Amino acid sequence: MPAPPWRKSRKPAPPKRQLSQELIVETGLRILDAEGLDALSMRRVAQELDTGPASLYAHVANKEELLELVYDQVLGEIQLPGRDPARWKEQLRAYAVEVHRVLARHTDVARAALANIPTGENSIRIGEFVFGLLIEAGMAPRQASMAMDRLSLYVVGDAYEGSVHYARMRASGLSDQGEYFEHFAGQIAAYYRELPPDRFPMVSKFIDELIADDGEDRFLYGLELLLDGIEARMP
Amino acid sequence: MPAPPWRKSRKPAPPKRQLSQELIVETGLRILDAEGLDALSMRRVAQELDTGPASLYAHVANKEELLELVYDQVLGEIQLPGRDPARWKEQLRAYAVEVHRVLARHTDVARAALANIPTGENSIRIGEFVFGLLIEAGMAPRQASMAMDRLSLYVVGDAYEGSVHYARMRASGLSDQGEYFEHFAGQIAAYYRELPPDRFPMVSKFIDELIADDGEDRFLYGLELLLDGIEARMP
DNA sequence: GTTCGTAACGAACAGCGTTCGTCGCTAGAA
DNA sequence: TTCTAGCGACGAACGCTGTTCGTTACGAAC
Repeated sequence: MPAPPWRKSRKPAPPKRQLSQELIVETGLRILDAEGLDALSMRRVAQELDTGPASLYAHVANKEELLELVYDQVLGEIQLPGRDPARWKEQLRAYAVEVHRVLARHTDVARAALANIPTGENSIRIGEFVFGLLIEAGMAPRQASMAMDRLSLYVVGDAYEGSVHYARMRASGLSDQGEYFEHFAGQIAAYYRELPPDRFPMVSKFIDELIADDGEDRFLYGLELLLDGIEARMP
Repeated sequence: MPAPPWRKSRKPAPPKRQLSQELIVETGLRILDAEGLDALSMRRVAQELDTGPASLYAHVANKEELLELVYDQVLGEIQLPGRDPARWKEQLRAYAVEVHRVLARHTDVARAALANIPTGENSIRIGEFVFGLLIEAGMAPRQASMAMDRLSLYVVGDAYEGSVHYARMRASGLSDQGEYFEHFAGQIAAYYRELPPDRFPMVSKFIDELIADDGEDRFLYGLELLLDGIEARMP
């Protein structure tokens, strides 16, 4: 039975939590995790909260700010040990792996991360750790600043690449990571095999080696390159 | 004066070139250069070509493919010398700087690049150069593959970051790079100065050093880290 | 009991990528 | 020369997007 239109329908005790920035960020992160960045729209968040998109703008300036907040929320999961400058290399490696792992766990938050200049609370907390560690290990401030910056660019960049692959996997209908890798590597290999060997002898010759590695090995290899480079600059 | 509607307006010698993939890619790149990635839409390209958006889809599968093509077009500008394995480090450095320069010149093509798995002709050409150089310098194929991959991730990642800043500069109305840097660095510095020094002593203490460097120095510093790391792995 | 500030929100705007169905031209067959 | 098949071009539309405007409804303060 429809209510008579002249009778204002009194709301039937809305059980929804009151809107707040925290709730919005929480919801955004949940959507990101479950369906990826492409599914994270203002309308989608609003819908999840049983309201219209306009309501969000009282708590969040725009989508960009929402993404920053979601990103900082994720960074909050990163656990940092006490600094031990004597073991700076170990600690930096463990830190990078931890960040990489946290970013990978949250589908493609990295895609939102690389576009932001981090100013959230957790960014600073992490910066203090890495920068402090390098300083205490004896590095000059400007070098420490650059080393930190390069390291984080590398970690986030690699995670970004990973999330692009993840999005493709999603789009191609597959849901298993190994299956996707096989499918993808197979396509690339087939493409490489079609190349004229006289123009591209090296690529043609080492197809298997060019395809071989999965993401984790590559990430660790590059990380070691950077850490060794930093070590060479330590006093 | 509007023409009478019953009189079919014969087209007044349309001076437009016939549609083709090449023309579309060309136009896309022009828009990208002039107004950035955000302005590069299918509709915008079509408009530039005096047609509707649907017409493009006969020559280009979708926007993603268009971006790949535009990216490969840009890579075509990269000049590569003959390989000289004895000078691999020099050549790799020069190569990285060249790629960085070309990407930077085309506003924010890097933003489109990092999202793509490169399979265009020019990608392969460049891959053959870098990979071949490392092999000929004595590296094992799998290591060479990873080193190449990490190097290109770094270069593109840094260019990506740069283009994000460029987009912000654009959005903030400024048009001079130095002016933007000053404005931006000032804001960050002010924000850092507000931080509680007891929680973030290192960041608070070295604000100037954390802000100081512009993009080019940082890029070269990280590049040298990677190259040194690679050198340490050369036989 | 009235007023006021403000969170909430419905509706709309301008733009997006993409698809469908149709139109008009051209090249080959009859 | 006429007919037809194929195909590039494209107008219109669909279902999205982020964001803004103007109004509503409600709780607190006076």
